[in-house]
Amino acid sequence: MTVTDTPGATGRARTVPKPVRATIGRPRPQARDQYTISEVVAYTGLSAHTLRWYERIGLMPHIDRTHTGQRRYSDQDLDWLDFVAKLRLTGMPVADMVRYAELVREGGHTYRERLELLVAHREDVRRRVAELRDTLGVLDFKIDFYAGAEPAPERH
Amino acid sequence: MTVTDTPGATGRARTVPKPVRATIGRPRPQARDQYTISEVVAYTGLSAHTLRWYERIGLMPHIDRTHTGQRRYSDQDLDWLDFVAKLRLTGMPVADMVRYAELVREGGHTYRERLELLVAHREDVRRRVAELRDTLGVLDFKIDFYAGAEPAPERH
DNA sequence: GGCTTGCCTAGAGTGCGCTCAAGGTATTTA
DNA sequence: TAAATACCTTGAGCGCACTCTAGGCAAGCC
Repeated sequence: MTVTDTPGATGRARTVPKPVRATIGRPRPQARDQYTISEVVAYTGLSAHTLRWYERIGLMPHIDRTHTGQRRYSDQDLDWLDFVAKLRLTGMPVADMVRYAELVREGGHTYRERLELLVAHREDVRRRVAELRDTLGVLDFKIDFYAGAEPAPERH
Repeated sequence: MTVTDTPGATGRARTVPKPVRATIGRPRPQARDQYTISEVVAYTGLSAHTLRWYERIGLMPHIDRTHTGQRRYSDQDLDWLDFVAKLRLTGMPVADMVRYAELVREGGHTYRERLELLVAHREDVRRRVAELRDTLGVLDFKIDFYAGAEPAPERH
């Protein structure tokens, strides 16, 4: 994943995020810098619908097109999708990612704001990790109880 | 929080959970075992709408009523709400919590299934924690980059 | 030429987890 | 007695993040 991002709407919400696909994973065909949407689907695990939607809402930078209008994703685009996947995984709202993408498109003078956004998000993630670890304790306790107090493990 | 739960419907989904309220917190008025809905709102931070909705979908056990039909929550009910809050915090889908509540209502012979449900959820949470920690690395990396490569921290 | 495949667009629909609206009753307070 | 307050119910609505539908074009293959 490069550090120099590539992308391009905004908003905000609040509830617990549901688990998203584990992560990217599949190997990149081999840097041809010209991937069709279905190759990107295979690589990212996202649906073509979702990829087009990401573009519509401004979460992606401009994507190249063939003369007949088909999308051709570049390696940089895949890098960006990798990063987006990470952010999603940590439960960042799509609107925030879009905001970040906008900042990237706006250029160098937005470094500070991007930094702030990432730092705030990192805090968020850290808090979340702490909460989860905390709750794991409660789960352990309950589980121990059930494992012990059970009418006898094999009793039906 | 007691270990002997109290609650009761069912379903399933899959995406990343959004952050939910930090946690219960506010002190329990003092065990009167007869709390009005607005007291429970103050205690849990949930809205009255949500509390009634939880009941409708079978996430709560039977809640006592006054002769005029107003709800009166017991300490046990609050304990259950504490536990539910924990589960929500860890992103357990409402449908799963409802399933768990059903099992509790069904009685002792469901211990095994409850145990399995909790164990599976714990695995889920552990996986999620691992993913988050992982992604924190990526965030740290990006943040270090921005903090360093910035056109100079005070440059505008 | 006809069929298949892979892609395109605009816009509607879905599932989850609430949240709100409308209309009503009982108790307390002025 | 009138008004305010706190609660009730049923059912519709909302925001988010997708996901699907319908209709269409272009290139490849027999």
